[in-house]
Amino acid sequence: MRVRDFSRPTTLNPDRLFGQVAQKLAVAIISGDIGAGALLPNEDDLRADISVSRTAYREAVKILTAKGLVEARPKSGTRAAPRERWNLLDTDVLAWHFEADPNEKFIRDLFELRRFVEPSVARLAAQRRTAADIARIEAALRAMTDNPPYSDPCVRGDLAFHEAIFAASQNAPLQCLASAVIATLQWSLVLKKGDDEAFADSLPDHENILLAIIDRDGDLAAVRMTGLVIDSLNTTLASVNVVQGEPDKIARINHTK
Amino acid sequence: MRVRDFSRPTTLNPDRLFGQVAQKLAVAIISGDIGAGALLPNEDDLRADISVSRTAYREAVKILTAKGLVEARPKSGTRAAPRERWNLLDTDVLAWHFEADPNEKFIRDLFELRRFVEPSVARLAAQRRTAADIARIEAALRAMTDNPPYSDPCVRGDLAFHEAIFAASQNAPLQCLASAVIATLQWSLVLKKGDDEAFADSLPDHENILLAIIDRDGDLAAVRMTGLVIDSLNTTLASVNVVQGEPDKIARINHTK
DNA sequence: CTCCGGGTATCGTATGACTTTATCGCAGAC
DNA sequence: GTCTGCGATAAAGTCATACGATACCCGGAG
Repeated sequence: MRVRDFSRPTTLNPDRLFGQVAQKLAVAIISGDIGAGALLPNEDDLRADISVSRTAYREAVKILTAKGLVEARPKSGTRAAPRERWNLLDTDVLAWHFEADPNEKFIRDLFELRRFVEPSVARLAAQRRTAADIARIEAALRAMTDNPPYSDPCVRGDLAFHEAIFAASQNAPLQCLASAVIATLQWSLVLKKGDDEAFADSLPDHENILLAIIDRDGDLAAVRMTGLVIDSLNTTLASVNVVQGEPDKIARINHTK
Repeated sequence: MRVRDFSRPTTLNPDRLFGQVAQKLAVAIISGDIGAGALLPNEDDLRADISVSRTAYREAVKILTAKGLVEARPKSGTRAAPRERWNLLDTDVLAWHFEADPNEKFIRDLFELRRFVEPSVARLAAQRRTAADIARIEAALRAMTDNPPYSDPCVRGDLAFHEAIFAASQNAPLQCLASAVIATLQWSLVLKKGDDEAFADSLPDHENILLAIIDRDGDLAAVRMTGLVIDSLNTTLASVNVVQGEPDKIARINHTK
């Protein structure tokens, strides 16, 4: 999956060697291949999987440590951490999740998060938005309407639309949730791809949210955002169920260049 | 500040050398001493501040990279990242924040997050709680009532109360927000310390939330949680304003062993 | 003044040795 | 037979060094 392309630039460079190692280990952990047991011994991994120096390996482990995926203890070894320790809202962890384990429960949970957070954010945005915020949201919306559904610029616009609303909320900690929402959105757009009707239905919803924000009507913006999220969840789940009947398509989704 | 003691175990070991370096750099960045410019050159830091090998330094940088605090670009240098790139919901980043820059705006933002998230979480908890969840919440509440206000076990109980409600929500991504809420709570408890009246007032609120969850009354739990958060914000801000009039007390808070 | 090319600084990677720490097991004492 | 404690041991942590790659700076040539 190269969905990541659309998201905000991830801090950890996938070109570099340690980034690749980190990703490989992360996916192995998240997918359950490693599951809370001791990691492959340093030496073994070095020699067996791919020839990589201890330096690169250790830096990869440090990254995973920082994101809560592993716990390194001096004598007992470096073990995969239990899931409740993962930093599930981290952009990279989410991206790795989607490469490893796109199960329905996780998507439901993420949508639940969206359903709780995004309406409140929309309310704040309506109360605090500046002219610049409006312009940014409008530009994103135009990108959605002026391009074919599910085309790259259109998807980019959809993501930018939601991100711009987060930005307009003027709340830094809240904005950190934008990356989680965007990751959810990306995934759902990949799943829904081809359902042009669902996309067309969502366009006026987006527009109406913008209008409410322009009017500084926080309550209305929140209500409309709630509707949008719920609709999105429903169409996404419908697509998931369709996809789950076609393992071929799942494979295609997971390995799209 | 050693507030961290009460929170869930941070993944990055502060005993280790790289952990100390990471913390030192992080605080320097968050406090604004470094502010989006190039980091101190590798060599300089190595020799000047404290004798530390390149390995430890690099691993510290990797941790900060993983948390979005710095961006290392192949040849142009390692720079402090702009604030919107920071992972503000990360437990460590929050802890570092409170050591570096306890400004009122940030506290307001975090309480805003609580105000949006915790009621929804309480609603979910009421709908999904198991008997074990109830027992856990009750135990936490008992720790609050059976110990003197603001004593360690009492504070621990307060944090555990909120964390247990998150756990009862059965939503993994949502539970990641618990650490942010707990960090906020810790900070506000430190600020409010001594205001026994505020504490006494909050006890029945906590109890009523538990009752609503026991009754599986989601709406009521949400409403009561909203009230609790708002009250907590008000008393905290009152304390902040008192403290801000006494720079001496601020210093004491920041350097409490 | 502009453009080009080489030097330099800095990150990334590799390697080997030594230190620290915590676990486990064995030996000795009660 | 059980408990205690000390040492062997294994793994992570730290250090020093070296080399490669490349973006950036600066100086010289046109």
